[in-house]
Parts: sequence; C-alpha cells; structure tokens
Amino acid sequence: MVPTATSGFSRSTEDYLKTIYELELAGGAAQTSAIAEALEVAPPSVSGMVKRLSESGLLEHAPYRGVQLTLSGKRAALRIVRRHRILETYLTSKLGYDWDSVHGEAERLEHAVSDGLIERMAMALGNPLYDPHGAPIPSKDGDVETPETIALADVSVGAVAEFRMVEDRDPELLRYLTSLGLKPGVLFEVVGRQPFRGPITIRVQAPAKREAEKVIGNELAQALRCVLAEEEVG
Amino acid sequence: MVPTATSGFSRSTEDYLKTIYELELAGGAAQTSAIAEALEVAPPSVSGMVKRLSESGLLEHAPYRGVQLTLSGKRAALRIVRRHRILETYLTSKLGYDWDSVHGEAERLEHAVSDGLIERMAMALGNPLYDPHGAPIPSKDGDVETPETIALADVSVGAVAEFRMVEDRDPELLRYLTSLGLKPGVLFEVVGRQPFRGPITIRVQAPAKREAEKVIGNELAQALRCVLAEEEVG
DNA sequence: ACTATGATTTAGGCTGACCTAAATCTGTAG
DNA sequence: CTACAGATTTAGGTCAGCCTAAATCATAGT
Repeated sequence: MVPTATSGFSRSTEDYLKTIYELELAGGAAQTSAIAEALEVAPPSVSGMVKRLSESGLLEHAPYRGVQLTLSGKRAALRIVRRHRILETYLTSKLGYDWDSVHGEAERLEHAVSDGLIERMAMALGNPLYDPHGAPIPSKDGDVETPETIALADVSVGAVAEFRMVEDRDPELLRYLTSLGLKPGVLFEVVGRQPFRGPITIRVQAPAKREAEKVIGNELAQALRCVLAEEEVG
Repeated sequence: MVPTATSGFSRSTEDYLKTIYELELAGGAAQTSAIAEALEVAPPSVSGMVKRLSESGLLEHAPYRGVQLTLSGKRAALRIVRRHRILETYLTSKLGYDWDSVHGEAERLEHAVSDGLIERMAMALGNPLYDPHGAPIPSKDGDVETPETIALADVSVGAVAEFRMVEDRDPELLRYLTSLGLKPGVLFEVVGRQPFRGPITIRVQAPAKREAEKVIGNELAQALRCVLAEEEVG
C-alpha cells in the first residue's frame, strides 16, 4: 500500500532506471549483462524486470539487442540522479561527511526522501550545480549538463589542466585522491608520461605548499576527468 | 542481498517491531487486531508476520493472547524510535519543517539512514532529549525516559500546568494546536470545565501577548499530555 | 555459409509480505 | 454450563523480485 519509495515506483525499479540511464550515458543502449553486473543481480532477473519496465512504458526493449529509456523513464532516472547528488552534497557540506563515504548513504536515501525534502536540502545548499565528486546535478525538471572532459591520461605533457570529476563509487580510490591533493577544481601540470600505458607524473598546484610531484597509474588516470586550463594572457 | 533497511531486518519487520513496542507501552501485550489496525494491514497478515518474528526471537507469541517483545526485539524497536525522533528533530531544527509535517518523512527515513548518519544528526543538534512533539528520544543504547504526565483533560480547574507532549501522527491536530499557541513547554491555566465530558477552557500564558481563553474539546484534551506546574514560592 | 561462443531469454522455483474466506478459539451472558 | 460474538489463526492464493538450469539467438571466424 505505502510504497517504499516516494515516486510510486519500487526501490528496485528506481535502481534499474538509474543504472540504465548511467549505462546509456556511457555507451549507447544498455546491455542486459551490463545492467546485471551493475546491480549485482543475475541476468535472468534483468530480463524479467526489463519486461515489467517496458510494460510500464519506462523503456523500450529490442530483444537480444538492449534497452533504451523512454522519455518518462529518463525523467524518473534523472529524478533519482538529482536526489543522489544533492544528498551527497548535503552530507558533505552540512554533516561533515568525507567525499569517499557519502555514496552508500545516498544510495539508500535517494529512494526514501520526499521531493520536498530534496528541495529543502538544495535550497539550504544554495542550489549547487555540482556534487562533491564534480558530477553535475540535474535540475528539478530534468536538465543536466554533460561536461566536456578528457581523461587525465589524455592530457599532453607540459599542459596545465583542472581536475573536474571522478566516479563516486570507490571509497578507496577517493581516499587515495585525497592523499594526492586531488579534488574537483584543483589545477595540475603534467610533467611526464611513461610509454606503453605507463604512469603519468603530475605536479599539483597546491596553494602555498611545496608542489610535490605525484605519479599516477594509467588506469587511475583514465578515471580522472579533466579540462585543459585556459592559457594565461600576457 | 542489500537489504532495504540498515538493521539487517526488512522495513516491514522494523515497522512491526516499532508498532508493537508502542502498543505495549500503551497497554500491556499487543493484540493482533491492534497491530493490524496500526499498520493498516489485515489481521491474518499480522498472524503470519508474528510467526516469523517469533521464530527470529524478536518476540514471544501466546496464541490467541497477544505478543510481547523479547529483549532483542525491544532493542531493535527502540533503535527505530530513536531514529524517528532524531529525524523529526533534525527536520524541524535544521531544515525548516513544521512539527505537523515531519512524521511522514521520518517514517520513511527511519529505515534508510545509517546509524552513523543518525549520530551525526544527533550531534549537530546537541544530542537533544526530546523531539518536537515532546516525546523523549531513546539513547543510543536503548534507554528511554517514561515521563509521568497527565491528560490535559484531568488537570483540575484553577491549576497551572505545562503542556509537555502530544502524538505526532495527526498533522491537522498539530496545526490546530499551533493555532491555539500550544506547543511543548507552554504553560496554561485551566479556567473551566463543562460537566459530562464537556469542553475545557484554558488560558495560555503566551509571552507578551494578551492571554486569550481557548476552549478545547474533551477528546482532544485527552490527547494532550501535561505536568502540573510547580507552585511559585513566595 | 556454417558453427561455436557468449549473450540473452524462457522455464520453473523460492521467499517475504500481503490478501480473502473459512475454521477455531476465548470469554461473557444468560 | 452452554452458546454466541468477536478475535485469532489456518488455508490457500497473488505479486514482485530474485534464483538456477536449459533453450535460443547473434555474431565472429573460418
């Protein structure tokens, strides 16, 4: 009678929609196996749920091909993404959480908070545009920025770039970035790169600190989204 | 795999435990029908759940007689009560909610927040002892005050008393109390009472305001928990 | 053009939590 | 002491979401 979540959809439905949305962003149509892996569920469970979701008009299913959110599916997904990111921002700004520990909390709360509470949190935060990991927060009516970023691994040697964004899922990775002084907004210069997908050396521009050089493995450097810094005029 | 709630119990289980705890407080052993009514569920559903809960050791069931929480059941129930009341307090103090609109929100969130988040909220509030409706907040390890209160309906004419506490479930009732100037901590004098369970007239001691008289129906007056004010010495 | 491999779906089952209808118990009133 | 009313439990069914095992499809490589 009283649904678990506040959308009229079940918690499970909300999780599927969000996951599918994120997979679509990362690469076209979401495959059954990718959804299954992301949700830690067996592939047949995905087939079953996909059938229900497509009967509800939330997505379209081309059998054996993949799945695509409809407009209403995308709306519902973006609503969850907004909640998730506002929650993460609120927890870090107002309750002293570190950026590496907010994901799990937001993952549960995103289904339980009312729209009204989310808007109050957003208001209390001054309607932020980015979450603590640099991800853009969708607006209430479902518009999201899709930032043009490149992987740190692709910044050329000698260039100065700004670290903008990283996935929020891996606490260890985030703690490691903290230890490197890397968080969204930080500028760094690429001072070297080893061949054969080798590690990259950067110099982080820490304010009023010695600018130590840091070495970053290629795999990690693929996950760090950056934009090239504007050249100073003069 | 990942449970809905953070206790290892299902949301439903948590709701049953909390409800049974509250019914026990109000009058000995909780009856099946009372649980069913409180949870808006059919009586056979309660029988079924009670069986599962007693198999889990959370309560003892005397068939046809009623149900009583075990120690571990009570612990789990008090944990939810604590969460509920801290959430209500947080929402009113930090996010501008009125006391009439926090119950539903807390009802959903109490199952989803982590223990850590609850403690952070409690900390941010300065570890409050009462929620916005005057109900005592159980400690982390499950101690609760059981305040000695009497119904406003039982305060004798001429006496001065302090309004202490009211149930949080009925938003309309709470808004009505607001319109009367009644909230926990407010002092009032009983200036009259009509016979045959008739209405009661009180004078609320509003600071720096004209002390208008208010008339309160007997049924409402039963719901308002009060303590007699200490006599001023002198 | 065919076949093997991997992805996907179908088939068939389970569990928690709910329901209605029918049976059974309890306590009270005569 | 019995019978009945009301409360409770049992019986039997549904639904969402998950599972494993088996069948089916898509495609890449010969």
